[in-house]
Amino acid sequence: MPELPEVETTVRDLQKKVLNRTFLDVWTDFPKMIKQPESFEQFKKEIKGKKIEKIWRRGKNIIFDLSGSYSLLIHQKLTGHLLIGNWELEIACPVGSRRLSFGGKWKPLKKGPLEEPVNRYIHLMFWLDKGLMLALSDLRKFAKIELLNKETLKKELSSFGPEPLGKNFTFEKFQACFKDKKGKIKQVLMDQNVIAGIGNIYSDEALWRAKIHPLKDALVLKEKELKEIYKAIQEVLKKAIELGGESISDYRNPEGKKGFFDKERRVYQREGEKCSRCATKIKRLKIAGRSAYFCPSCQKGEEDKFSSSPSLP
DNA sequence: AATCGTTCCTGATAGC
DNA sequence: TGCTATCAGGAACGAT
Repeated sequence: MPELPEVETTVRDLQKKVLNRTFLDVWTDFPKMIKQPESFEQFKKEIKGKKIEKIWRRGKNIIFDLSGSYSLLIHQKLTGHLLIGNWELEIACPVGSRRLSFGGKWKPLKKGPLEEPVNRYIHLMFWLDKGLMLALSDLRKFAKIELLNKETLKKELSSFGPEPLGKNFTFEKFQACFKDKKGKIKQVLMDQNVIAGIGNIYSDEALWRAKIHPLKDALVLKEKELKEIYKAIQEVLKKAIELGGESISDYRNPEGKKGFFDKERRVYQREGEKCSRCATKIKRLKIAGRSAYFCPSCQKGEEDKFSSSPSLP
């Protein structure tokens, strides 16, 4: 699942490899992923000949500013990957085929993890100049692409909360994010309009680091607790970027390589394992339809209210 | 106006 | 063995 650190890793890689490249052509077998403009033909017409002038990130969104008045907005959602290849692949990816070899070899279509050279999940392919290709693979087909003029883009991004690693993102600004924000802290942290870029993994990891129970009401958090969360978010996101993101699920960078955040992952998808701080078994619960992993001992909180026996007179 | 449930999609896994 | 049912997951959208 790409969240801020994975998207950042992807963006940095893209900046190195496809900045200043020009789109020559595009292919898809799933036009539905392109939300704007409405027809793929229109999309193709607009993007052909446009140069990638800037590559940046806002929350979990990747943005290519193009020559002319458009920007390309890409959201990878759960299983999207932007992958870079080269023109050898043009032969390997004839229009209409679901097969593509990133190792330069043909293989029959079959099931398999992403490490295999065959990636049958590529649903969008760009041909760039200088012999490069940029593919979007997406197992779940939830990824979203939009070609927007700069003003519409600005509007779309305007509701997002601040960047947690932004230069002037002070504690006071963080604190302000929570003003009048009802709901459990876990939910609030994942709300892109409160703070941008945090999803299921890093909300769990940050709350574990801050020793805050995910079910705790955001409104009742004391300044001291908020400070802990603020610190934890920045630390865990920075660490994850340093390590190239997490790959517990299927995230890969544009070269198809895994990230190494796994060695820092303390609670997410570790139900039943021992907490690395106190050896208590990690628990999982559902919050607003999402899994939340936490240590019931380190992260004391709401459920104690209900589980403790009432005191007798 | 906020908040809840549903939807998109497919692979993995559980249950029979 | 092979089938079907259930679930995960971000965010847009519809419903209340």
